[in-house]
Amino acid sequence: MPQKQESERVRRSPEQVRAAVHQAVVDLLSDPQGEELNIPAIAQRAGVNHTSVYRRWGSLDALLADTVTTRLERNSPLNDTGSLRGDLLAWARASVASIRTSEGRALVRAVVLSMPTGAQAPGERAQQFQRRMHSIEQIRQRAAARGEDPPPPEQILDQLVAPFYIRVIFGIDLPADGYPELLVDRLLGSGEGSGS
Amino acid sequence: MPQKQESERVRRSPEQVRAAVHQAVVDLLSDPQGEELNIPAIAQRAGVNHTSVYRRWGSLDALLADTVTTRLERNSPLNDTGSLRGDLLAWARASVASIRTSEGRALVRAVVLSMPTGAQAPGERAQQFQRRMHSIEQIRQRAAARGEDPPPPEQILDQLVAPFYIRVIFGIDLPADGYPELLVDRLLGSGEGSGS
DNA sequence: CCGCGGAAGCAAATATTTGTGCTTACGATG
DNA sequence: CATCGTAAGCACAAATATTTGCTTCCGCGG
Repeated sequence: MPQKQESERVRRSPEQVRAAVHQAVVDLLSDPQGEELNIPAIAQRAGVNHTSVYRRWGSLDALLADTVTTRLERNSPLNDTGSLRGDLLAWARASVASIRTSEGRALVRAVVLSMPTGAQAPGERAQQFQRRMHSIEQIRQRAAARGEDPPPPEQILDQLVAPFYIRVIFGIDLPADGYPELLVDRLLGSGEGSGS
Repeated sequence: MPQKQESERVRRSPEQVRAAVHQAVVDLLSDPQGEELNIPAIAQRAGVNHTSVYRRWGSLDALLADTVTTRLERNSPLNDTGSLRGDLLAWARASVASIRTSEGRALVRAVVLSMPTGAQAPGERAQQFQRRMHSIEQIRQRAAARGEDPPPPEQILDQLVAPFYIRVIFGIDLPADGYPELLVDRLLGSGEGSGS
């Protein structure tokens, strides 16, 4: 029998591979090195064979999208605070906390990066986007169920979501304290009575 | 001696090459094909040898940054309308008009794409960003000179600039009419008296 | 217990991108 | 008009990324 002494070739299960690769993506993206993000690098970092990555995901975009979706859907406890304002504040605070970590910033950048290339499918982009806005939509629906009158999604996008994204994209530091409160106040204060 | 009969090798001047390559970048970026954006593709599209591109720009990031800077600085007439609100409205309207064209969207995406990779240089990012915000800064200064009290740059970023960027990134259509007015109204209406 | 399908690993082939040496054209300058 | 510096083009080489064929292992149903 062939001595497998140094052939420590432990084959990991699909689940382990998936997790390891996802983690590698986030790691590489958070790393401040100017290293490029490509499949061989990811595979190496994850300790899996690059062919496995190619076969499973096919393209970097698909991998990014999958990573983002998986990670983001894992971190949305999204507890009900009892009021629209409370829920929005909780969301904004969680977002701030998230993008203060380099991993959080990496995820946001991954969202952005995974968007443009899949340009040939506008429907796909929309779908991706819907997923990102899902928590917001939930908050709106709960508010509506309570009889509150939540601002339209577009307004929440403009006044609450967009500021976070643009700061991550351009690498701008968040204002010190009270930023979530500031944004939510603006959002709820300005368009209060203005319906459609 | 090699016969150069059909060697219709017209060598274009540096300026022509520059322009052709810039145009190719924008074209490829606007094209709805899922084609990847890389230097060989750009060079081919521009009809120049790819080595010229490599030698002149060195990297895709540098090329993107150069393209963006050149194009954006060309399209900023930015005339003085006589009031802060007027200037902001003009800026917002121009932005809307710009990102209604696929070329305009391409430019914005190029801005975003050219950002992340230069991650090792936070100062470089900041500088890039400053350039993007230059017109806004001008508007603020003119307003200040008039005795008006313009909102701080951060607020303009959050309420005016960010919404445009996020819509381009996620490929969301702009609201029908009155969007510039809506954003500017929110901006000037909400934070009017609120100082720091 | 035995075979089967799925997926990971390995290795090698292929394709693509990036970089280099050299030649040649253009324009500026004397 | 001669010369020189710059930058484009070509051919080819090196480096990287992507794909493919095959083997091996794992879990599952017969």
